[in-house]
Parts: sequence; structure tokens; C-alpha cells
Amino acid sequence: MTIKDIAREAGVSTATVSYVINDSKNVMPEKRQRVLDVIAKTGYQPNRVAKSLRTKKTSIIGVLAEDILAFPTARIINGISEYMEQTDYHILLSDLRMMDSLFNRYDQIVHQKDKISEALSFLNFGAKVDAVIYVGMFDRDISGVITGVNKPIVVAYSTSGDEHACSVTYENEAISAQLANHVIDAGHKRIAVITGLAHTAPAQMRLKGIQAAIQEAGLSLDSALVKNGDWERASGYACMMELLEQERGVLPTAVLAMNDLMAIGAMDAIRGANLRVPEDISVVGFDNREVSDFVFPKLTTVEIDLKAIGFTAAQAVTQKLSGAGEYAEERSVIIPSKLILRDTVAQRSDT
Amino acid sequence: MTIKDIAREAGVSTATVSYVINDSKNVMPEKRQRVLDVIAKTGYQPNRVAKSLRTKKTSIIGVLAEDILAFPTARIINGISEYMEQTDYHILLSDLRMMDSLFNRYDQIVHQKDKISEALSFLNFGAKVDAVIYVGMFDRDISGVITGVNKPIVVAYSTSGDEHACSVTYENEAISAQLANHVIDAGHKRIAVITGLAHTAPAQMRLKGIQAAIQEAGLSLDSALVKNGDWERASGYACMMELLEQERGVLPTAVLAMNDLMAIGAMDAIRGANLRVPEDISVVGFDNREVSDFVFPKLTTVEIDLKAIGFTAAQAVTQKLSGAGEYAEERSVIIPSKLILRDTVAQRSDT
DNA sequence: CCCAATCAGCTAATCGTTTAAATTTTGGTT
DNA sequence: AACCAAAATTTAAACGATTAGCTGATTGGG
Repeated sequence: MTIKDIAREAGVSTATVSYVINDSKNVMPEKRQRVLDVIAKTGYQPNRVAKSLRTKKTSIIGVLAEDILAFPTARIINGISEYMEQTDYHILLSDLRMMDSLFNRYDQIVHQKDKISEALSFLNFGAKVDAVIYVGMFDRDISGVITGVNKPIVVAYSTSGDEHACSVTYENEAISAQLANHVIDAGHKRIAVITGLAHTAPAQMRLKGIQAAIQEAGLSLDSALVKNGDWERASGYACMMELLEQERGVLPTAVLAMNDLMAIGAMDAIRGANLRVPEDISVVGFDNREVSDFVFPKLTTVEIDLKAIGFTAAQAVTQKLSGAGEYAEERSVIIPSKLILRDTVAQRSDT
Repeated sequence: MTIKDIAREAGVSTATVSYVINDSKNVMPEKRQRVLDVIAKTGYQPNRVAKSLRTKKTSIIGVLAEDILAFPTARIINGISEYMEQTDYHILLSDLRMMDSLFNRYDQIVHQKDKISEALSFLNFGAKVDAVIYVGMFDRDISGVITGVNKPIVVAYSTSGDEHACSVTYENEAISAQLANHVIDAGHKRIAVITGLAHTAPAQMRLKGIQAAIQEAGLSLDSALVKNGDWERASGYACMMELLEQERGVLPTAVLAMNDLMAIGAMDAIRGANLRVPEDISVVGFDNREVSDFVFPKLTTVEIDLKAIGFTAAQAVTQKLSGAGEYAEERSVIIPSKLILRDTVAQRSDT
């Protein structure tokens, strides 16, 4: 079933059929109707492969994910998918599956940069996608990698370190300040922090937000109360143990963990020391993982609007393609995050 | 950069270049080398769109997911992706996002059947994928829907109710029996069951396994101890409350919930009644959700090998395409599940 | 009534591959 | 040196759309 069959059936040329399908040129109403009827009757769908060859556009967006099993990825893709549904674009998914070798040696990680480059090159030259959305967890410099990709690239969640790639990321600093304020407003004065990997951008931004809030409140952040974790649950436990052991006399009354996993690790440690959350020590996290609603007590945390990140990234990429729209020229957009207040912060009235 | 450029540069015809790329015909060694050199030098990659048009094969597998946010989906895609990496196939992802309207009225659900049909039709006629993998949660009869799709379809996780579609699903009954046996071996005699939605296939299979094990052990399943849940946490809580209230004297000593969410709901109820898990009542779940490692005590459960389901589905679909391999003709393959023994089952020595 | 402008519709070239069929080369036999 | 089958190579026709450019027909102003 090709355009030729439709043309013959409707008694017109293939050009005319093409014009009515794309309505790219005026066609007399009754002829148009005849064509439409034949199309409806036969259930004809134009062959996108042929169309792509001719127009050099595939209507396919490559989605290159660092790892689909990483917490944000599927949610971001959900957002992308929701936006795409109202367009003619479709998703070609490439999953780098980086978590498999995440904790490997440095040369492994370099090899992964090759992997990104290779995947991008395939999407660009091989699959001939119109644009790509890179769903990354780590802020990494992909500037070398995207050379030669003369198509729109937008990075979702993390940032790219390249000015040719637009990025859609999330509010980090301001919301961390808000979360810290929430704890301060509850009357806490001795506040500890368990950071993520200290050299990563999110860890630095969150720390900045926390520091700002503490300063603002006329308090100060005791550097002995800042412990470096690595985003994992076990490190939250370890950091909390240090905190518990180091100053028996002046325990912090609240600990701000930079993600939920570490917050839960910290809660384990607190419980292990026969103290109660939040009566003895308040705890907050970041991410709003589903577990944070399952632990006891339920964790107060921050929710990143991952779906909106995906939705907006998709919107941005299609607008860059059409050249029109609010994001068509944008370099960087930041999606607001929001506080999720649950049960791990207690009011504190001691001086 | 096209095959013509390569041909000119290497001083051969385009046909020869094509033959060395696909090595589909003998080419004299030194000529082949010349072509290879030019390809390497220029970084030429054949235009897959043109190739697809000519060969009527796209090397693209459509992955049609009921919802990428559903627990199994991303893990299954991870498996698909891992297998695909060693092939020349790529993934076109369509997400139906069914969870959004899952609890809506019946006509909504019918509308979703339209959605499946429409998506499948697009993949088939529009995107011209070579085959499709349907990643479904619900056993549904898609037999009407796949008519006219004359391409391999394999259903991953759920089953299709259609003999034209192969399905890769997981061990349900036997592992449920094994789990029940684990509880029985610990000395439990009064065993309660919290089922999933009673009309669904997994709920029925799991119940069958449990019944078999109980029978086998010379015990019997008291129908007053079988409560119908709906897979959600709240229903686990509600069922457990019923169990706790109904027979003060003869409480079950163990409850088998058909998934982790309901098991956790049951644990909430038990704790709420001032009883202890597992000392007073043992609990087991199914799925090995990540939360089951975070709750206290850690939940004993069953792990479905979702990655293997995806991997095998991908394998099956490519083998059906090539016509060779162990799954090329297979109708149905079942992936073994495994027990995850943690802390919610206690030894019981009372009669 | 004529001419130019506008409009509808058609013809045919084109996109970049693959591959059947035609052609040329190779090398072994006589 | 001539012949011939087999092997290597090339030519050119597809695949199914889009679209530039052409042809006639219609319209309307002078």
C-alpha cells in the first residue's frame, strides 16, 4: 500500500496525494475529499522511511540515558513521553547502563566517555535522529563528545559543561536553603550536614544553600558537624556514627542529609544508638525516593519534579527544531523543586 | 558523505562498496582493503534510512510499554537493552503511561485498548519496526489488537492471550509453593494469605502454589484466613486488620502477602496492634521491591528476574527475526524466580 | 476580447542504499 | 594462442515518498 496505489484509486497523481497528506499546497475540495476517502478506506499510512530519506528528517528524537535504572531516569522519560505524545516525534532509546561499572577504575570511566561518544555518533550518523536528549546523572564535560553533532542536544537533569548543549536541570540551592530554614524555624541550632560526594556539583550547590540559610538566621555552621558521604546509605550510617561518637556532650539536634538514602542510613545509626527520630535528633533527606514514605518515621525531604524536567527537555528540543517557542534559544532552564514535609523534624525549644 | 563518495575515492563502483560493507559477495582483497581504508579515513557510516527503504528492514525493535514507571518496566528494558547492545538492533520506545488512568472507569480502560491498538499500528505501518516487544503488567487479551501485525511480537512479563504472540513470563506458582514451604518448614501451621486482585492470573497462580504446598505438608488452608487485597499497601493493612480482629484467640502465626506492598501494609497493622514481626507473626511478600530492604525488619520475599525477562524477550524476538535459535519457534518461556530470605520469618515451635 | 497573473495538477528527478543482471577479468586447459 | 567457466566488478533499476518546474485552465483588468 503506497502513495501510488492511493493516487491510482483516487484518480490523481502521487503529487496531489502528497499535497493533501501534508497539506502543503492547495487542492480542490472535491479532489482532496476523494483522496481522503481512499486513505480512510484503505487505512494507508505513509512510509516514514521513504519520507525520511527524501526530507532528511526522521521525526525521531534520540534519548541517550546514562542508566535507565537510576532513580531519575524513568521518571524523566515519562515526562518526555508525555510531551512527545502530542507531537509527531518518537523516541529512540539508548541506554548506556553505566551503573554496572560505576565503581570501576578510572580507565573504565574513560571507556564510558567513549561509549557516550560512540552512542551519540550512532544516533547522529547512523540512526539519523533529528535531535537528542541526554539523560545524565553526573555533571560531566561532554563538550569534546558532542563535536560534530550539528543537531540540537539538550541535557536533562545534570549539566553538560558545553555551551552547545542546552540543559534542563532542577532547583538545588534555593530549595536546600528552604529545607534548612524549615529545620531552623523548628528551633534547631546545632545542625549537622551529611554531604554527597564533595566534588560533585549538586553536593556543592546544596551545601551553599544550607550555609546561606544558616548564616541568614544568624547561626553558624560548625565544620566539625559537616561530614562527607558518598550518596549511599552506608555512608549516611557511617557519618552519623562519627557524629554520635565525636561529641557526646553536644550532639546535633538535626541532621541534613543530602539525599534520602544517606538520611535513612543516618536514621539507622540514630536508632542503633538508642535515640529517637525526631524527638532526639531530627533528620531530613533529598530526592523523595519512594522509600522515604515507607520508613518509620516518614522522612521529610525535597521532591525534584523529574517529570517536568523530561517534559520541558522534550519541549525545548522540539522548539529548537522548529525554531519557535520560549525555549528555542534557551541555554539553561531550571525546574522548581518542592518541600515534602513529613515526620522526621520535631519542634525544639531548648536554647 | 555517501556511498558514492566512498566509491569514487576508492576507485570502485558503489556496488563494490556495498559488498564490502555487508560482506555479501566476494571482493578481491586489495580492493576490499582500499575501500576499508577510505571508510576508516572518512568515518563514513551508511545511511540506515536509505538502507531501510531498500531492504524493508529497519533494524528497529519497537518496545511498547504499558507504563515505564511501573516497577518491572525499567528493569525489563534494561535487560532488553543489554541484549540489544550485542546486536545491530535498536529500541524505539513507546510508553502508554497507563498508570495515569489506571483506576478510571471501564470505558477508560477500553479507550486504552484503542491506545494499544493505535500504538501497535503506528509501530507496524508508520515506524516500520521489524518486531515489537510488549512490556505489560496485566494479562490481557490483545488478540484482537495484534491482527494485521505480521511481525514477531513478544510479550514480556504478562501474557498475551494470543497464540500469535510469544510471551516471556516468570515463575509464579512453583516459587510461591517454595516460599510457603519455607514458612511451613519454620514450623508455622496457622497460615494466612493476603491475595492480589483475585481475578488476575498472577494472584490465581500464586494462590495455587501456596495451596499445593500447604496440602503437601498435610495442613489445610483455612478459608477464613484468606483475604482479598488489591496489590496496594492500604489493602494489605486492611486485610491484616480483619485478620487481627476476627479471631482474637487463634491468630495466624504467619501471613503470606502476594506482594511486598501489601506485606508492608500488613506489617504496619501488626505493629499497630502492638505485636512484633516476626516474633508474634511472620510476614512474607513478593517482588523484592527496594523498600523491602529498607523496612524494619527486612522483608523475606521473592525476586522475579526482570532483567532476564527483558534479555530473553529481546533474544527471542531477534531469533524469531532470523529464524534460528532456541527461542525462534517458542510460544512461551518462563524465567525462574528466586527466594530472598531476610528477617520477617521466625522459627515457630508451638503445636 | 486579449493578456498576464494565478491556480491546480502533473511529470519526473531526487534522496542513498541494495542487488539482479550484464559485463569484464582471471586463470586454467588445450 | 585460443577458449571457457568461474569469479569479480559494474550498471542501472528499484524502494516510496517529496517537490521543483512545467502545463493548461481560469480569472479579471484594461
